[in-house]
Amino acid sequence: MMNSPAVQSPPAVVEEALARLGGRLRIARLRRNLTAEELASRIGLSRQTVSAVERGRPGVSAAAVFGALWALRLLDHLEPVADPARDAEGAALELARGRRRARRPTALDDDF
Amino acid sequence: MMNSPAVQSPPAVVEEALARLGGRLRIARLRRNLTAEELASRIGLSRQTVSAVERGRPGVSAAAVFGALWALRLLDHLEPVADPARDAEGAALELARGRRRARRPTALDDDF
DNA sequence: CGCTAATGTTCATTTGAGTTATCTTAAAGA
DNA sequence: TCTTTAAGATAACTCAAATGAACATTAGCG
Repeated sequence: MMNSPAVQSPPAVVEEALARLGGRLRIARLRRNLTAEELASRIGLSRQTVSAVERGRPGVSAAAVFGALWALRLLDHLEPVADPARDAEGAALELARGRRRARRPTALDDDF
Repeated sequence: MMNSPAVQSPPAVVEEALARLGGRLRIARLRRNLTAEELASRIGLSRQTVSAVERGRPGVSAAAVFGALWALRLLDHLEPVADPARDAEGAALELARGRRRARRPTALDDDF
């Protein structure tokens, strides 16, 4: 958040993902016949923060979004997300095994 | 964020989910041989915010987490999350179709 | 239709998320 | 081993996320 362009105006794809998840959370809440205030009190947040989550506002805390998923019993949907086992691209790109830190290729000072 | 207990100290399950996702993002980054600073600049955040995301700090913005997924080309992992089609419990609980607002059972004023 | 409650919206206030900068620590590479 | 540099830690600062309160709107239900 704050004076961070990435939080103020994220890439369109990120904004869309946030909005889509928010809309789905709203649907899930209505299906369960919960008011925004009821859901908010379950999570421990205010009514308008829940509304912000459902609107997909980029600045809301991750805890608010995860908390909403939790209160709606949807938290297990996150289980496969970014799972290394499913990260095909990562596995393919993994050249050096067991790296614990990234390392810029040293300029290899070709003294020319 | 802020003086909200749900953001400061979320339920254990939520904290775990945040920490797990953060750890996985870290793995994905290292596999791609990216430094925290490189990833940060791709997202448009600072090095220490990326670190906070990877640590699973509950207060980080949803945009930061989603941005990290996006920069690592993992954003599509979120697609099935909270999908109404997969929300079995929601479908089962859905009594009124097409509700746009939740409704408390009216007090039914039993005037006694 | 008409009442009621759920949601939207605005405002002032508080506080912590995110920033840059600096120093320290430790892992990777030559 | 020795150098380089990624990453952890801290500090001071800025500003918006989250809050409660108050009011306007609108969808559900009797």
